[in-house]
Amino acid sequence: MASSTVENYLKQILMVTLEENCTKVTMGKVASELSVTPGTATSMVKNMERDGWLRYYPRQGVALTRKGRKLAMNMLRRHRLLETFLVETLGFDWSEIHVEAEELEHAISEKVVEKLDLFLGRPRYDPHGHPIPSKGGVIQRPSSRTLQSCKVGMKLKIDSILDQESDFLKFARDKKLLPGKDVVIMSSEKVADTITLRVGRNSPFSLGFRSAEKILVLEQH
Amino acid sequence: MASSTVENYLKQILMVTLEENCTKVTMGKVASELSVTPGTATSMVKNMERDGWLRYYPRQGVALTRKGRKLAMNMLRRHRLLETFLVETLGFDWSEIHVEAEELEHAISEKVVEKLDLFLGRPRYDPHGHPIPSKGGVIQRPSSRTLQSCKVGMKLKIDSILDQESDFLKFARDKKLLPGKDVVIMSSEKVADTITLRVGRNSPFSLGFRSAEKILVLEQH
DNA sequence: TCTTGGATTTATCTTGAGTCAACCTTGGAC
DNA sequence: GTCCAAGGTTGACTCAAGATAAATCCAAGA
Repeated sequence: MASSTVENYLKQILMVTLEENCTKVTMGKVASELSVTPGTATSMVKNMERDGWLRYYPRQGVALTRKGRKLAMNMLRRHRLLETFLVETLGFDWSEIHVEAEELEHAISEKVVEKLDLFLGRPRYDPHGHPIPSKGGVIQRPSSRTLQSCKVGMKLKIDSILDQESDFLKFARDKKLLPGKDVVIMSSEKVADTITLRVGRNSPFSLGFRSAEKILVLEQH
Repeated sequence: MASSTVENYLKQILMVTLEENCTKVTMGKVASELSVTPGTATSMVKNMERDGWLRYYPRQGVALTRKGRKLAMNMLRRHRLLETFLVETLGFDWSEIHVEAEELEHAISEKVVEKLDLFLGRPRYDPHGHPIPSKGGVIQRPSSRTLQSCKVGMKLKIDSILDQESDFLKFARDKKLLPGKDVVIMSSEKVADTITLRVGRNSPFSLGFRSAEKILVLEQH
C-alpha cells in the first residue's frame, strides 16, 4: 500500500511527464513540485524505487514503472472525478474544489470511485476541462497547444486550464476564459510580453505570456 | 488540528458515553474500544487532555470537554452523513458502508459536509437508524431500549442496530430486522439464552441474548 | 581546466503512535 | 483490619515516515 505522500509523488511525476511529454522527470523538478528539499526528493525516490513505483536514474531523473503509472493515473482519475462531483453534484465553485479533492482522493476506495463514476454518468472531462483517465488508466489528450504558442488571428477553442490556483481560476472565470469557449487572438506583443484576445463576443483583454502558457487551446477548422 | 487517531478516540469515547449514558469512560474501555494496550490508551489520553479534548481523572476515566464533545459529535455527523450518502446516492449496500465512511470521515472538510447535508435533504437518520447530529452537535435520542431487555408479548418498533459488523448486518437484513419495522417478542428463554421474535408478518426466528443487545427498539403505544 | 549549479550523501531530527513489563491503587472478601 | 486481584500507570524503548542541513560530488560548458 502506498502512503498518501507516495501517492502525491506519483501523481505529480505523472503530471509532469504528461505536460512536458517526456519520460524522465528531473529530481529538481520533483523536489520543487512537492515543495521539499532536493535531498528529501532523492531519498524518497529511492524508497519508491525499492517498492517498484518507478525507476531512478541517478543524476538524470525518474520514470514511472507500469505499476507506478497505473496508480498515478488512478490518482488523477480519483482527483478529477471528485472535482466533477464537487461541482456537478454538490454545487461547489470551480475555484475551490482543488484543495478538497486533494484530501479526499487519498481516502476514497476503489469501490466508491466506481460507484461515483457511474453516478456521474462516466464523465470524460472534469470541470477544468481536463480529461479523466478511464478505469484502465487510459487518458485521451487531444492535440492541444498553449495559447501563448498561437499566432494572431487564429480561431481557437479553449481546451483546459493548466493551473489550480484559486486566484487565477477566479480571474479566468470573470473573463469567461472557460473550457469550450471560442477565442480569437487579436494581437501578440513580444516586447510587452502580452497577448490580447477576445472570448466569444466579449470585449478583448490582455494576458501575460506566463499566464497564456497555462491555457491549452484547440485549433478550429 | 486533531489527527485521525485523536478523532477516532474522541468518536469512540462519545459513543460509549451515549450508549451507556454516563459521563466518565474508563481507561480499560477506551483501550479495548480502540484495540490498543492500556498503556497506550493512558498516554494518548494524557496528550489529549493537554490539547484540551478531554478531562482525565486518574484511575477513574475520561470525560470529554465541550471542545472534545463538539468535535466528536462532528465526527459522528460526518460518519452518518457519509453512510447515508453511500447508500442513498451511490447505491451501496447497507452492510458495506461502515468501512468506507470510516476512511472518508477524516478527509472530508466542513464545507463539503455542509453541502452534502444540503444535497441529501438534511436527513435526520442514517441507514442504520442512528440519529445524525445537527451541525451544532445536537443529537436526539428517543427513549429506546435494547431488545433483550423487553418482555414477551411486547409490541415494538426497531429503532436502530448497534453494530457495524458486516456479517451481522447482512443477517439482520435477511431477517428484515431493519429500522422502522414492527416486532413482537414471541418467547424468551433465559436457559437457552435465546429470544424468539417475529418481524411484521414474517416467520419467527431466534436470536441470542448477545445479539439481542445490539438491537434498539421503541415501545409501541 | 575550471567553475558552477544541480544531485547526492550522511548524519540527525521530529512526531505520532505504539509495546512491554514493572509497579501502583483500590475496593471488596474474609 | 488485611490482603489480593483487577485494573491503571509509568517509563524505557521501538518503529516508521518524512523531513532538514550541510558537506560533497559530478558533469557540462566557457
